[in-house]
Amino acid sequence: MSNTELETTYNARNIEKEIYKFWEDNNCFEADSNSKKEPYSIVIPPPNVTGVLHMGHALDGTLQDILIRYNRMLGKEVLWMPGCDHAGIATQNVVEKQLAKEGKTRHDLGREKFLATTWDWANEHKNRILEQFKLLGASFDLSRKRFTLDEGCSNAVKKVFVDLYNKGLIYKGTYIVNWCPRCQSAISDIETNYETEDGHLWEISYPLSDKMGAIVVATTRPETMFGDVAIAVHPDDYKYKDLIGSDCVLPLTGRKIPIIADEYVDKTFGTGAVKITPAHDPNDFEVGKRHNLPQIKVIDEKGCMLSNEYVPPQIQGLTREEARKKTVQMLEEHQVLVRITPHVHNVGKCQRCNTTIEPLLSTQWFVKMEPLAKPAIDAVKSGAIKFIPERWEKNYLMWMENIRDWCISRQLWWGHQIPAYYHNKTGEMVVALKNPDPDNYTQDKDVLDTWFSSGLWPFETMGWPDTNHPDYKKFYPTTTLVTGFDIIFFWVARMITMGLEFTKKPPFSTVYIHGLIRDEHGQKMSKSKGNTIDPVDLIEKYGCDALRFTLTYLCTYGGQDIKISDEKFEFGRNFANKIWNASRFVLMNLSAQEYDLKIEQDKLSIADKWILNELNNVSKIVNENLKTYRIGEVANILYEFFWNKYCDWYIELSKINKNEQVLVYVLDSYLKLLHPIMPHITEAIWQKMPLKKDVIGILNSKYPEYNSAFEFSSDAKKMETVFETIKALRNLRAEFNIPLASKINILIDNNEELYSQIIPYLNRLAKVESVSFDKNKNIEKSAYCVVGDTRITVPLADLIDLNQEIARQKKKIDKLNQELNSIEARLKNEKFVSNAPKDVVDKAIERKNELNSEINLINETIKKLS
RNA sequence: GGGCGUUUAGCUCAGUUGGUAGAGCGCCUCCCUUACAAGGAGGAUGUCGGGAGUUCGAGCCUCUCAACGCCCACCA
Repeated sequence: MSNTELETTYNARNIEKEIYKFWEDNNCFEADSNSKKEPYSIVIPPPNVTGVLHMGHALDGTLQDILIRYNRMLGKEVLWMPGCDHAGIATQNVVEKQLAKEGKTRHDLGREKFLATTWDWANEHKNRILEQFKLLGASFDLSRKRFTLDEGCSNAVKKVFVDLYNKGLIYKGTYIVNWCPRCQSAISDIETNYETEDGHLWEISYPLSDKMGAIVVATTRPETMFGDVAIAVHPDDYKYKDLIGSDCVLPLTGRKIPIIADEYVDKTFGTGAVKITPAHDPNDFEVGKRHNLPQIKVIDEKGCMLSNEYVPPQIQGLTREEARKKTVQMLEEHQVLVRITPHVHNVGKCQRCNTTIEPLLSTQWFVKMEPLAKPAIDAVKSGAIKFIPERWEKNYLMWMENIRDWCISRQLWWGHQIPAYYHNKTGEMVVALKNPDPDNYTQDKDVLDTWFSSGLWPFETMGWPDTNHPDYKKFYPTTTLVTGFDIIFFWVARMITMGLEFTKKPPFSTVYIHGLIRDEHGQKMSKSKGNTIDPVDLIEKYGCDALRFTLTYLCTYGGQDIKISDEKFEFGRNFANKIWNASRFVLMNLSAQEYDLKIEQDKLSIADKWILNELNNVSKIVNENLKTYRIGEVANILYEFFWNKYCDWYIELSKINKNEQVLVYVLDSYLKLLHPIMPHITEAIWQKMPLKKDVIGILNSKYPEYNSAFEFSSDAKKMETVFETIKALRNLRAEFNIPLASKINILIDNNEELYSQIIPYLNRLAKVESVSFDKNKNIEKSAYCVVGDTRITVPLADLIDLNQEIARQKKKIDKLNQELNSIEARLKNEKFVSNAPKDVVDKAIERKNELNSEINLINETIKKLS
């Protein structure tokens, strides 16, 4: 096989593996921070170190790679920074599950040994997911690969923590936090998902201590009553006005608590009286602070009832669920349970393990968000950072403007240990980069929220805090951030706040938000539902380029979620196959050893001009759309051009009359245009093309742009007429069941200059035997094609049923008349003529004239037939 | 409670400043024409969710209603 020949069958996987290796072997993805070229950089949303590639990565990775490859071809110095996230809770959960299989917990191993085990696990897996990204054709710079827990990131994290602490933006305090009893850790507000659950509203009667009677409170969590420190009513609630200031008695334990007034209470809900449990409810915590009430803990970190003086002995040690049952039972026995009504309410769940969250009074570390949020709000409002699509800005701003402090400490082992040190004897706390005195100070046991380190990702990966680092200087701030809307708050918002605070620059200028991948029914894909599609399987089955193309094609500008099923990828596979075969044909039909991609204008036929004109338009629109992130549109346009223009027409025409220069030129340009989306197949074919090449791969070639020398719109329009004619003749054959084997002779009554040029095309593509331009020739028993101002007579002798032909022509006239009527109505409307833009009116007049002459021509034709 | 999205051909979805609707799949007819049957030629299919308004003109803009979905907040 010669070096310009393509294999007969397109074997995607073999080619893709070979091509990716070619790029890797030639270090094609390595960024040069000393380059003089304009920089373009993207940091990957770091996948979970223990994760495996899923469809979300496939989409996200494909889009990033498209932008990277496009900008590389625009001549920029590009860096796509790869790396993984240590994913605190998720990773620790995985390792703990492994241990559980051996009947062990992390406590059996101890912190040091557990961390060693987890590191082993992480090291073993951290290459896996990035290796899988390679299957996507990712052109990231693996020589710069980072990990959120590596030394550089750890130093960045420490510095950020210490600085924020010194600025008073990180503080330690005791507040109600979302506590996951399974993870045994605090989690942040956004890691808490709310699910509606059918519960009950229990109304409990609390006897007054000084007077007769009782006050009835409504609660969804009776088991927390042992931590009650007051009953609150609304100050204006006439029902309870007299009771404010007096005391009542907690049933079952007999503890005396006050009745207080607070605006927080909703008079219309429940009984209008609320039990206040500051240690186990965020709202009650606030009420408690306002009224200087004590905080009584009755539930522990495992979600079990404490054994203390406040909890009745029968309830001590029970789980939350058991305690609720038992409490209700005891209340019933004491006849203080007034009423039980079904009640639907929202229950907080841990994002990681779906365990019901326990709001718990706990000492944790927090980031004071408001001062940090302000510049982050301004950056988006001022346009320094733009979201695409724009609507996400509103979403982002709404969240930022109502931001609450961020609980960053986690009671885990896997992660960045908080750089706070406590004196072993005095308990004095020092927050510093290093332990001031390891003999006498012990480091805080807690680690930081995973998102704390990923929030620094755009600059911690660029050498920060060394602001003289070449990468930092060349590639920070990054250009575009590509991600799904589900992590705007978790990640994007944090990167913006941290980036602005520590580098004084927005970490990126554009945030491109795409939709989420869903299954064919629109359901989120998840392992537990069993509806996942593995991109690795798809790649094996259809090829990486097919996967990329299909995903891109389905990815709309509005960022709609993308519903997929296995079969949908046949679309991309078929397209890849088409590209392969068409290219194979072109390469087979080239005679020269080498082409220099110069076009000799005087040798161009109208067909050549037409395809160059089309290519030119496509180049223009594709560039525009790539620059404005209309990436799905790019896939649409490129598909349409190649299949419906280049293959269906130009290649067919070239079988009759070929211009090798143009054939090669268009294929070369097209492969370049498509390369960012389908990198392997375009590279593979391009490597086989006999071209004078000044770069080693298509990935380094120059992206095609609009070229005014190829503006041939009037010739292109003539060519469209030719296509119309061929289609009309084919249609006629189909309607009269004339087999291709029987040749037809035709008579053309107009536009001799144009049609005489294209007789060979009519010959081959419409199986026309001969063409005559003799207007006087009159032939009986003919069918007719009217194309614009030209009538084509097709003598059919006995093959034709005249009535059928009349009906056929009438049908056409009806259609044209319909359009004509609507245009005439418009033109008769004075308001249209005076108000509509001139070009719209002119276009309508032009179209009216066209329609009139075509209709006249058909009418004449019908007369001939009758 | 607040915000956002979706509703277009049987199915999945495009439709970029308002000018009179498209693709893929599926369906029907014909064709193994030597790049491709993962293909080629031809064909059928839509009061663009309902209603109202703005406009000469609305799938697109405004209002309203309905259904479905998502996000945020959360009343014990």
